[in-house]
Amino acid sequence: MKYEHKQIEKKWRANWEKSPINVETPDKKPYYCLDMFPYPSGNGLHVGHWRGYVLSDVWSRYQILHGYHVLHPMGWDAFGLPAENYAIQKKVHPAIATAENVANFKRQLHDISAIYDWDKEVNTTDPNYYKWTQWIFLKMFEKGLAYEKEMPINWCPSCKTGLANEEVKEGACDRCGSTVTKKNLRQWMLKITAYAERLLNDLEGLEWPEKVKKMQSDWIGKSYGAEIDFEIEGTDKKVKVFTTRPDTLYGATFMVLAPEHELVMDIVTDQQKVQAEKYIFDASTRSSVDRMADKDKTGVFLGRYAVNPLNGEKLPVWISDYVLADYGTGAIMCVPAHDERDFAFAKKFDLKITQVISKTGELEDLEEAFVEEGIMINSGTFNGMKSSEAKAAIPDYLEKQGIGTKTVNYKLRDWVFSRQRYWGEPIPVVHCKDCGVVGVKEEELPITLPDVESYEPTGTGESPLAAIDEWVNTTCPKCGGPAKRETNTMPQWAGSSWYFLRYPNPHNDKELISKEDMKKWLPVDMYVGGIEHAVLHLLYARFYTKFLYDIGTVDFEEPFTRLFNQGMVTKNGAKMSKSKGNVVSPDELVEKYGCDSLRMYELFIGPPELDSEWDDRGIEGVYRFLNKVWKLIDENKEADATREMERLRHKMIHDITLRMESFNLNTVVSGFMEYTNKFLDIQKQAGGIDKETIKTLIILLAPFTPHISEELWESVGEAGSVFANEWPVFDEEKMKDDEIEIAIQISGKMAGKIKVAADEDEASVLAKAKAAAAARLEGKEIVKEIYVKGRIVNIVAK
RNA sequence: GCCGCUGUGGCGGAAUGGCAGACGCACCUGACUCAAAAUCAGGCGUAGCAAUACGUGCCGGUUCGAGUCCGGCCAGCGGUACCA
Repeated sequence: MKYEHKQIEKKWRANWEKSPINVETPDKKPYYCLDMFPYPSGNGLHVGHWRGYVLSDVWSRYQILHGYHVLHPMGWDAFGLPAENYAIQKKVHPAIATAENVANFKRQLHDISAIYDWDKEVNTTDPNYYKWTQWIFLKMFEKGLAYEKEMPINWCPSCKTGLANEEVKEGACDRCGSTVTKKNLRQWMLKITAYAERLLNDLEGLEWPEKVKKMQSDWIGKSYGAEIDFEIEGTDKKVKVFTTRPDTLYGATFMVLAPEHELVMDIVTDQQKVQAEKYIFDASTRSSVDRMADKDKTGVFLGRYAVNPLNGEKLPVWISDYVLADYGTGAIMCVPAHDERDFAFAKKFDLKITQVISKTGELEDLEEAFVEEGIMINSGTFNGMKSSEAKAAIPDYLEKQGIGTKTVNYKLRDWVFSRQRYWGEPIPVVHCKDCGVVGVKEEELPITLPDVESYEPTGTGESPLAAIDEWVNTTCPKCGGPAKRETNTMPQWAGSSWYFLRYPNPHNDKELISKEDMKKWLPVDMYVGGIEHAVLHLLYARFYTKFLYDIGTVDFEEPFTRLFNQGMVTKNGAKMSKSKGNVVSPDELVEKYGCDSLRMYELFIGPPELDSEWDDRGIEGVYRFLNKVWKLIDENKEADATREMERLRHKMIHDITLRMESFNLNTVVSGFMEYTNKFLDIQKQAGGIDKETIKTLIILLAPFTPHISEELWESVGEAGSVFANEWPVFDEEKMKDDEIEIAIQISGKMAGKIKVAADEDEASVLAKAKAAAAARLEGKEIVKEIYVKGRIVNIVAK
């Protein structure tokens, strides 16, 4: 009989439908294996999407064979710009386009034959889902973690909306690539900075790729230093600066404030006022890209002097856009001798440079800033001290004198959370003339998204919702008076920051998640997805989880115990995309070779964590392999298990299991090929393979190629599903061979091989090796003999 | 600039410090066929008829032995970027 993949796959899909293989029984432990849910785009799935989905499904099925009941759900991150932009173009409600895309995605996902439980599907645009997205916001609002602020934010002129810092990559909008500008807007913010320390510390215990942990920790950006107050001469103002180099305080020769610093206009002298105002205006209109790209220093002197609290020296006060308003205190003390940027500024404006740290302990000629550690000079009582010690000693002194404090600083900023777009969750608050901003009552949730005539973003900082008077005008939940609804919507990240909590009970209308389901399933055991969310979704989800822990909704602080980032599938060296025209669709491949072949090839293509280049011809090899397996079993005449077969069987289980556990899935597949080739040889010579080995091979293959495995399981006369089995176990003793091959080296160079008994003693092995290599040892003196048991002999000879 | 990852045949890639190139693709030869496809048998790093020599980005080191460990470079990719 031939391997008919179409028939087989159809048959087993129908069978699984009737009798599912992943069912709950009292003896099974729960395992939660999660995929990053997709945005249902109109383009459909390509073979790159398959990779992650196949990987998580193979892992899920592997857990089933280990006796777990697995939660392996799928859903839709369906709010977002593509559907909205499509709506603007075609005048179709985004909900309609989204529903069509979801249907198409589901059809394509069906082809993977993953064990998704569609009863647990979630969709972030479903009011019964976003009710809880809004509920979380209300709770954050109650706790003061969601707040309104007017400030200059990242603004994408093309998407016409504000962006979070995490959404700006190299000065451009992460979504559309347009250059991001600054815009002063009233914004909803989430106080993620309140969790900076916990977000940083808890990374340690996670089984995540080190790379992702590093990226998050860099993004949070903790640094230690001091805040120091400087009095401004001729005014009653003090300016606080943050520095990580308090050891250089004696070398401060000027001070720079960010143009946006709140005290600039209080400090500036009348004489310098016009110039300063012009500079501030210019800085406000420069895009962040310009500000970044242009390293040339600019600035304006404010006409005043600050007083160095340690030595009373007068420091001219400047403004310059190289100082960032939203990091530290927005003002710095400048030590040109020991900071490259300050050095450049001092050179440009001819400011004093005082060296206070020296390599030798003597004053040196500085041609550039000296940023290393050294000996303190020009620093009063601290002279002669190591700068590394002064780093602690000077802040101690400042604290004692009451002019400074030791502090830590983070690069992480609060999360700009409002979007001026239509297709997102309405922010559930109202603005009341008398009561101010008031959260809606919990029982009013969800605040559903109304229909609008135009989805077009206004670009004014208001969302299209602002145009719907009958929706905007409401009553205040507190005083009952007239009030207006908030018209900004939430970012796409809102729905994805907690969706993993909803899967266990998507239809629960009483609470976000029941205590019982939460304790049973969460946190997620294995999370599979792309690296692109390293500091976006994954950071936000951790923040949400910590908040929900604080208010008692969940009893764990980290949502994802283990994370795996699968590599991209590339074609012609580039990520697959419609615009590049290099998209490979799985549809024809499934048709021609079957789901099992495509699943297996997705894993065979390369190490799962690395990017891999797609080759259409490669799948042929896997298809041939499955045909070989089919033939091996279909034409087998059952034989008794020989000692050699038993040895091979245990070694196969050993190899496959170890590679599985270390996630070397590409070598698992090559292992299958290797052993199958061996079995075919033995079959040819001996006439048949024993049944135990056949059954073992079928079970090991099952997570990868479930359809053919079920069919073969049935064909060898076994009842029930192959997934009702336990993953086979190996016995180290039975893997051992009587005779082993030893490689011989002479002075580290290969010089043949010999066969010896497995338990042969060293002297005997060495004697045999020398005999075998006698010709090449002739006339040489043996200096040293090394025997590594069971592996190699090295004879060092001169 | 700083941080991280990756460099192995024509290609994708294997190798607990111990036989470099497993497994697969492509290619070559042969069998089967009227022929082709499929399948089967064999070959396939470079040079050489061969014995053999040389080969894991480059230079050096440790070691009986290095793709693997250490030091110094180079290239590609990713993150970050005036963060004081």
